[in-house]
Amino acid sequence: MTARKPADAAAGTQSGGREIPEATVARLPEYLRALTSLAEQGISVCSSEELAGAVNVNSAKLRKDLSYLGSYGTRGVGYDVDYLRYQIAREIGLTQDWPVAIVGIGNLGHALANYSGFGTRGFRVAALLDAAPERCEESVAGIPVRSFDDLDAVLAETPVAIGVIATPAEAAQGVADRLVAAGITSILNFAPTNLAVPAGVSVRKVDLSVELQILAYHEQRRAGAEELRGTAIAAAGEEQSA
Amino acid sequence: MTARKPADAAAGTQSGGREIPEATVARLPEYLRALTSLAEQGISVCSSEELAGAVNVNSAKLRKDLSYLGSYGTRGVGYDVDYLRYQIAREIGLTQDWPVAIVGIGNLGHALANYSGFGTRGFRVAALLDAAPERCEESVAGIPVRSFDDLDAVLAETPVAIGVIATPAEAAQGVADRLVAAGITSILNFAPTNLAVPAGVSVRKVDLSVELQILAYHEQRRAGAEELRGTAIAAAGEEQSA
DNA sequence: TAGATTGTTAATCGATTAACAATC
DNA sequence: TAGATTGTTAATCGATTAACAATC
Repeated sequence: MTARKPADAAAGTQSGGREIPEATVARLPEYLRALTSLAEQGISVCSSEELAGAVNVNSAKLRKDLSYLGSYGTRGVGYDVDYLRYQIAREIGLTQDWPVAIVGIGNLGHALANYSGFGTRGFRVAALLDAAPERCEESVAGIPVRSFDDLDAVLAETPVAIGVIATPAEAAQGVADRLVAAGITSILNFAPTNLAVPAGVSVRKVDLSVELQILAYHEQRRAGAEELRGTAIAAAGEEQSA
Repeated sequence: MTARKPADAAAGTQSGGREIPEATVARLPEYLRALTSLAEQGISVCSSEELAGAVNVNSAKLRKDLSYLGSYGTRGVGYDVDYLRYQIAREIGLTQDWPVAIVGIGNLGHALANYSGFGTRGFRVAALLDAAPERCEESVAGIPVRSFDDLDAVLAETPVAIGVIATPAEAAQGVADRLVAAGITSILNFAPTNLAVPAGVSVRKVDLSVELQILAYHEQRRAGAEELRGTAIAAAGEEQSA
């Protein structure tokens, strides 16, 4: 290992030190879910093979992923489910509660506000905002719908860590700009737009239509391949050379 | 290039031939969207640099992605927006309409059924299904909600290419099994479960809570780094050796 | 012809995975 | 001690990107 800079040394065993690859970060929540499920089944110890099976990944990949967090397993035995669960939750930051604001209380925003899985682990809907709150119900899931114009006032009352954009595509960039200006550095975007944000702001995008298009591509491909198998058989007689 | 097998030769210029990397497939819908936006602005030709800028990717990556489809640009000039748009749409399979069935008409299923972006390009909500349709509104977005028990009857009336699962997590695997048994080979899963499906069935997953957890990880990391900058400065005096 | 931009090559980077030494 | 399983190394694979020859 090369010489550490003071910042790295200070990071030590607590969170914040090692760089965890993005691909690994994206899988940690899956491991967490699987561990929770195991714990609910009363299973207290599991091997990398078992856990990997539950998440449908290669067990070597799982062990490598976990190795970025530290050495939380026992050779010859496996992982203590509760302990590993806590370590992953700590690494992701789920030992605290993250307040979320949803912007755009249309069909989707409504569904998101009512989504129970939200509170389940580490997240809490802290505010609902809409450009035209008078067109919405007054409150959804017990949370009042406020005007997006009052963003700063709302954030002064209730701190918010993550902004969820559930507006039409046209409004999304403007909303993002205002969220960023208000100091929010994490955005989950459901609108089909590529948001431009300054460095230091994280954006994740969920895009229904992209997912459907990817499925359509593979579906078409399968249909095409089926057709071709027929053609290939028919052509086999005429075409001799490979 | 090595000798082609008959199936490859038959594929020729029509869809179905070349293997397109997954990472590229996932970006094609983004390019398509950007091209549509350019077309709406009345722009008829664009360079890889311009298109890449609109999608926020490296222009070399864009050109490499497009090269998997064929040679649809003109050196020294750029790409014809409408022509490239058509070629990508054809490659993805959006020159036809894909009928979609939504299973689980709760808050989310409701929002999905009403989602206008659905029809916009290549997709059409063909059926709505719920385990307890009597608890739902009779129809949503003009489409009747049918009992999931009648799956086979519904599919006999209306062909469906893609199944969307918007049920609670506990029900998702059972629904997937029945969809697969009914011959559906593409599934978009909104339930927080890893579905087990036979080979030859495509599953994509959209998981709100995973996305939030990834954001939380980075958010926490930023907060930690900020704290550490303070610590590092404080420690700088004591710590002399690197 | 001179300028512009594609399509492709080759270098680089990051992610996956098999294999195994370390160790419970 | 013998068996099991982790944590890590090193090989492999796929994706990204800079650079440039081909060519409009």
